[in-house]
Amino acid sequence: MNTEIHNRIAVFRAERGMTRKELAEAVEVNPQTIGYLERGDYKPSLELGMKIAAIFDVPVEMLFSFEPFESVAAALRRSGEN
Amino acid sequence: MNTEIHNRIAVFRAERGMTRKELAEAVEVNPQTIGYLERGDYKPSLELGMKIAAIFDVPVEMLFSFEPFESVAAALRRSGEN
DNA sequence: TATTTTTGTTGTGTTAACACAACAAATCGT
DNA sequence: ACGATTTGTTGTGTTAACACAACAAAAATA
Repeated sequence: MNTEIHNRIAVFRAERGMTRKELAEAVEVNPQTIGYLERGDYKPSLELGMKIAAIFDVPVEMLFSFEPFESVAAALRRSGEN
Repeated sequence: MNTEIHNRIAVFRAERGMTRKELAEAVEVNPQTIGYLERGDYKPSLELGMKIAAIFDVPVEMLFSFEPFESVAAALRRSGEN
């Protein structure tokens, strides 16, 4: 298995004003682990992926993708917000 | 990480008339691996979970869940199909 | 500015998630 | 019934995904 997985953990975390420590506690992993995931140092288990998605109350596919996510700016532009 | 993950891989596979070998080839894993997942012998990586969901064209949450899935019979009853 | 908090880096250790193989058992097709 | 195919079980091996720790650097706060 060598497909890269892109994630928006940092974006959702920033939006909710959470530190990595808080998110780590919420999903019961080591805070370092959140850092590794955000930096793409390693890829999560399904279990962890689903837990993080549940914390943010979004579908897994909104948080993780095989394709790079478009920038938040582009998404906002497209949504008509600005 | 010790939360059980339930899956409906076998259900979706049966619905599509796929063997484990075919599904394994589609997601590029060993056929045995599909068997392990279906029997709950081990839990998939997010990468593999997402790939399988993509093959079946369903959201990850429809294929995997922390809670036991209701029986297909119950779901069909509830959907009004029978 | 000084202190506290958060994030990044490096290192060590464990083990579950995979691969592969061999064989048995169950199921399917003729 | 028999052969082919699919699934289940067992065993061995590899390594990435985690934990934890220590420390440094960066950022935030007082």
